[in-house]
Amino acid sequence: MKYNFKSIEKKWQKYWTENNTYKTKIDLDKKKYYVMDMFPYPSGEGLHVGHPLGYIASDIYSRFKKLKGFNVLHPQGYDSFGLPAEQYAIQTGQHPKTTTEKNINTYRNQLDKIGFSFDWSREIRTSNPDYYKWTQLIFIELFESWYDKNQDKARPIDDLIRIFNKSGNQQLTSSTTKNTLKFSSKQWSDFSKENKENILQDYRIAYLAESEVNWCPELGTVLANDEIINGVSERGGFKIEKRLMLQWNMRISAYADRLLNDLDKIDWSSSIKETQRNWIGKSIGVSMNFNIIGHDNSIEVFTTRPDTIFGVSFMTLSPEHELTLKISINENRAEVQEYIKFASNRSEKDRISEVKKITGVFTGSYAEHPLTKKKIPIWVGDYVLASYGTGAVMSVPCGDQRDYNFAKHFDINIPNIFKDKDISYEAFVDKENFELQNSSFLDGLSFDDATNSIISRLEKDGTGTKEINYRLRDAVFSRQRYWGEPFPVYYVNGVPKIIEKKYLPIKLPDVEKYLPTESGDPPLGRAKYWAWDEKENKIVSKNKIDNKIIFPIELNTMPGWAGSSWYFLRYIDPKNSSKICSNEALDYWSNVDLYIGGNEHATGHLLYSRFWTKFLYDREIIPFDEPFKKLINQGMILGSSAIIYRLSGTNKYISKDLLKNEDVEEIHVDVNLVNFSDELDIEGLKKWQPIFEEAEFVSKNNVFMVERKTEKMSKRWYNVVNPDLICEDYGADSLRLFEMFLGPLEQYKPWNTSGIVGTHNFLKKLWKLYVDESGIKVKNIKPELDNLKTLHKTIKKIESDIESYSFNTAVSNFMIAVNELTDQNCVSSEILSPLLIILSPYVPHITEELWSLLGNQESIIKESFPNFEKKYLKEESKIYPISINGKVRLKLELSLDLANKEIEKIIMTNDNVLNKLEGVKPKRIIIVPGKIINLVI
RNA sequence: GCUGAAGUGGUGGAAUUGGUAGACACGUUGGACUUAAAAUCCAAUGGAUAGUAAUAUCCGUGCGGGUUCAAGUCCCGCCUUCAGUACCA
Repeated sequence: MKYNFKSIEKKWQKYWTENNTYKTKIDLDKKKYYVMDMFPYPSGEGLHVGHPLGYIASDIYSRFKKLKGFNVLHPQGYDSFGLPAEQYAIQTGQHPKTTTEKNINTYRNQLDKIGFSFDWSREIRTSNPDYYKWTQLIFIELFESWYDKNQDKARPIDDLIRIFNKSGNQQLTSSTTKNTLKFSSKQWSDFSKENKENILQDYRIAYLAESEVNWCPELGTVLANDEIINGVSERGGFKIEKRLMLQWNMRISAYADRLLNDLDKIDWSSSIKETQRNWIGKSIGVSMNFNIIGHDNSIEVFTTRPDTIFGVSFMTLSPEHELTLKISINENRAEVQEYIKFASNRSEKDRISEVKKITGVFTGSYAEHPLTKKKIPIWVGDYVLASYGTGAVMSVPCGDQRDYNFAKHFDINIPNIFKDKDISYEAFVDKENFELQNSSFLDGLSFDDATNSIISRLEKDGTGTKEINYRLRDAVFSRQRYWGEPFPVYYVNGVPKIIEKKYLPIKLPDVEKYLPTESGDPPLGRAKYWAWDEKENKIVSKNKIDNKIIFPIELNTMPGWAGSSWYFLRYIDPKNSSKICSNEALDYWSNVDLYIGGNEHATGHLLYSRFWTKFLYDREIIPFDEPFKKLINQGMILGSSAIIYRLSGTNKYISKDLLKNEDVEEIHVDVNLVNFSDELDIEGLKKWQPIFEEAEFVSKNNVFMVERKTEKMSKRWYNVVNPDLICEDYGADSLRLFEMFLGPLEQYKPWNTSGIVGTHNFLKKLWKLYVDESGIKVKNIKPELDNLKTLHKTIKKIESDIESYSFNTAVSNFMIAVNELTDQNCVSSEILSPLLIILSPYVPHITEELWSLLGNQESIIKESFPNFEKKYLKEESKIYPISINGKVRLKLELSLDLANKEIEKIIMTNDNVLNKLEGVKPKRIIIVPGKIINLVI
């Protein structure tokens, strides 16, 4: 019997589906284990071999945990709202729902071929109304909450209104939008309804605010900070402008400290924790006021270097600062105005690419130094950001490089407050190894001493307070798009009102075209039925809007991260129609034990879902405050592009091995036209693209060699490898093994199909270990000692490999085991049936088939991962001579059974040692802690 | 610039955490089987020197130092690559 992977895999995949093998239920007798993958966005291009990498690892891990006796939840779904489907809809007029569904089917077909143990009965899709109903509900909860800094948690907005009624907001500490109006309970009760709502917006966690946003004209929408890379949009690489718009926002800044501190509670890679720490960007410093000479206003600045206060020689305001124009003197005002305009027209990209270009203008006004009372000129410069700190800085040119450059450029005085430090070329920016000078009572002090001293002085004078600043901004939550969750919000006289929870979901309306409207409204502006009837509580035609009973509904939709921020909660109880998930399910399944996915979501999805989880915890909807206990970031699989050389300006191509110093261009060709030895199929190439039909190929013996280059797998480079073809040629088990064998899960690694014959050969060898021409050859006989050794060594290794997520070394250990057992001619079922069990997480199809062929021969229980026995693990002591400084020594490595015995005894009892010593008695025995003993002869 | 990760044969990568570096696999070379090819099986495969040979010796984990009986692994100083971030006061 031959190993026929095609029929075997088909057979078992069918069997698993028909028997609902992977359906999971709550089982209180078993411990739970929750393994989750980052769910895919179903793009039109389908899967390439890089996509399933993480899924294979999580599948192996969850199958392994099942064998260890856990009740494992291993679900899968689709992140099916998003921009590409919408852009495709704009081009073709097809409803995104249709194309999304089509893409999902393609994905599902591809995934099914790989033999995953997903519980598909729990599948979710974020674009499904049954799902986004709950996304909308969470939005409502966020809208109806505020962040109480005293209790350090989110609370219902009704509590806040009660506080306002009782005592106004003067005593309140809460996370709010900047510069919230202060009022008493009396004033509160006198406010109009609209006014009250406007004030509440400053407190709500989901709030509407006119804020400066990243506008992308090409995409016609705003983007969050994490959707922008190097000043251009992540998707498409388009230009970004700053614009003031009325937008929904998420007050994630309220959670900054908890998001930072709780990183210590979770088992994530240090790099991703560090990325989140940087993104949150906590800095501790001092906020202080500088009075403006001849004005009532003062300028508030934030600094992390209060110790350098005596080095201040000017101040700088951001162009957007509210005082910039106000304090400019008449002679300078026109110039300042022009500068503000210039700065606002500079796009994000320009600002980043021209970092070194120094621009600024003098306001003509002066501030008073709070300690020396000296006059300090106030400048405007766009190196100061409006969005960080207070939008104004005290400039210390001797201690900050940007201040230094600015001062040099505009010829401003640079006083030196660092003793014996040369500042004639650059600022001295270190926080250590200095002593202050020219700093009055701080003279002679170090950074720490000076900082403490100045802070207590400023706090005593009332001119400054200790403050913490975060880089983390509130997240913009509106998108001017069609294919996303609609907001359950309508507008009464411009004031947002929530549609009650019981009328959810608010379904996405149909539109004729998916473009923004002519007047610039988002695509939902085209929906005919998009008005809310407050009396009937239903959606009605827009024509009926009277602003008395029938009102317009929000036209924006939610961003992509809305649906993905909480999806792990839905898997545990996906069909629940009355709640996000039942308490029973929450108590049993709890949060995710192992989460596997790419690291590109470090500052997006992974931060937002932590934020929402903490919020839901605060509001007592869920009993835990972190979503993912353990996170593994799988590295990308890179493509191995094939490149041929064309003589510049001709249609003549030279084989790689014949290339000398000719002037050539590199042309990417389809990797499927190249065999394992890097030889190009020229006939295939001619058929592939018409340009090659008439081309001339220079090669030796008709063997045309290509160059290989490792780069991201992409259609553009023709280096995409489809897993379907691999399954077709070698089978899913070979693919699963090979993807793991490529290298450590977290590492970036190139794909090279030629290597797959290795894992495929291994499976053939495995097959031959059990089956020969006449059928199954496993016998119910006692195993040899060698067989037992191999088996138990392997069990131990595999277990520790999988537990430590070293999926690649486990594959090697399987290969070693099968090679050894083949050499030993092992046929004992006592060895070969446990071997199948430990292999089954990796290669479920072939092991299932062999199990069924073994019939009743198995001598152990099928369902559990076998325990290894220590007695078979003993290895012989090793001894080897070495030479150190001319002296000969013997190195002795102790075996397990000898480790705790007397030295003399070892030499006496161990044949191996005696043979090596050949009768020579050691002069001295040196015992070094550890396993090695040095014998000096 | 800052932060994080990493540099090992022709290639992907192992190395029980300080103990015979290169496991396992690909590729390459040679051999067997075959009319031939494919498939399969066997052997060799880091480099250098010596030897007909078994073998022996030396050099080898990015570079330069150090600790240690012993360093791919620990310490100090560099170089390079990848990733994240970027006027954050």
